[in-house]
Amino acid sequence: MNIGQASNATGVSAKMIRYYESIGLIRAPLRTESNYRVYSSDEVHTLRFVKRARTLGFSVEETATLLGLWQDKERASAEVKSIATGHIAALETKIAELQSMVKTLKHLANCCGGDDRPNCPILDDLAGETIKTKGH
Amino acid sequence: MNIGQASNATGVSAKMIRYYESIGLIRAPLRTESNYRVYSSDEVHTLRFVKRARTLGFSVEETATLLGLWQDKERASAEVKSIATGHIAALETKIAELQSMVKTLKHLANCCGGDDRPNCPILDDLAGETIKTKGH
DNA sequence: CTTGACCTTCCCATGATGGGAACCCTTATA
DNA sequence: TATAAGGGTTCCCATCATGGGAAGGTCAAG
Repeated sequence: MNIGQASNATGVSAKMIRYYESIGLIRAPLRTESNYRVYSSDEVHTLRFVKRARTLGFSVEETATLLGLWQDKERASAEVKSIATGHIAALETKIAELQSMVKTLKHLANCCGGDDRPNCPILDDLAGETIKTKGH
Repeated sequence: MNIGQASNATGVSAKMIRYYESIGLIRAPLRTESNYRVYSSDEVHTLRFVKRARTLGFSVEETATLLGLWQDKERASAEVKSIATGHIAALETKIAELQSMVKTLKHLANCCGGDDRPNCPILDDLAGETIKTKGH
C-alpha cells in the first residue's frame, strides 16, 4: 500500500501522513526501491487510531501519548481515562467560552434594528457604551 | 500616551498593537521625536473596540469590517447585524462540534474502569473496535 | 551618570494544515 | 514502444493570532 491508498483507507491526507512521520508521531514505513513509502495493515491501523483521536479533538501531542499507551499492553486504564477526562474538561471550558460569546451576541443582535438606519447597539457595545435592554 | 500605557488602558498587548498597525487594522499613530508611538484617546477608544470585538470571537478581518462600519456614520445597522448573526452561526456550529466530541468522550470514559488494569474501552474505540455499552 | 524600565525593529516559533514547484516513477493506452 | 496521465518524492511558503527574544535607542529617578 502506497501513501495515496493509505490516505484513502484512513481519511488522513498524504500530506498529513508525511507530517506525522516527520514529527515522530508515527514511525517511518519501509520504502520501495524507488523510494515510495509502503504501509502495512498495522500501520494503516495506527493511522486510523490517530485519525479517530484527532477527530475527537485530542491534540497531536495527546494523540502521541494515547498511541504510546495503546501500544503498551501493561498500561493502566486509569491513565488513559485521566487524559480523556482532562480533555473533556478542556472542551467544556471552550464550549462555555463560546456560549458566553453567543449569549452576548444574541442579546446585542436582538437589540439591533437590522434596518437601513445607522443606529446600532452592536457597534455601541463594541465601542464600550452601556446597552439599554429593549423591554421584553 | 505611549504604547505601554495604551496597552494597559485597553488590555491589548504592545506586541499586538504593533501587529494590528502592521496589518492595517488600525492606523499608524503619530510619533515623538524619538520615534515613540503616541496614542490619542480616540486611538485608545479604537483599540478598546478591537479588543471587545476579539473577545467576542470576531476574527481580525471581521473586526476590520466592523471598525469600518463603526466609523461610517451612514452605515445601515442591518449590515452590522448580518455580520453578527453570521458569527453567531459559526460559533454555534463550533459549539455543536465540540459538544459532539464531549458526548462521545464522556460515553467512552464512562465505560472505562479507570483502574490498574490495562483493559480500556477508550483505546479500543480509538483503535476502531466497536464498544459494548455498559448496562445502565 | 548610572540603572532600570521603557521603547524601537527584526526575526523566529507556535499547531495543524494546505498549496505548489520541480522532479522522479508507474501504468495504461495509442 | 513512446508517451501521457496520474501517482510518488522533497522542499519551501502561507495560514491565524500571538508570544519570545535579541540588539539597540530613550527616558526618568536616584
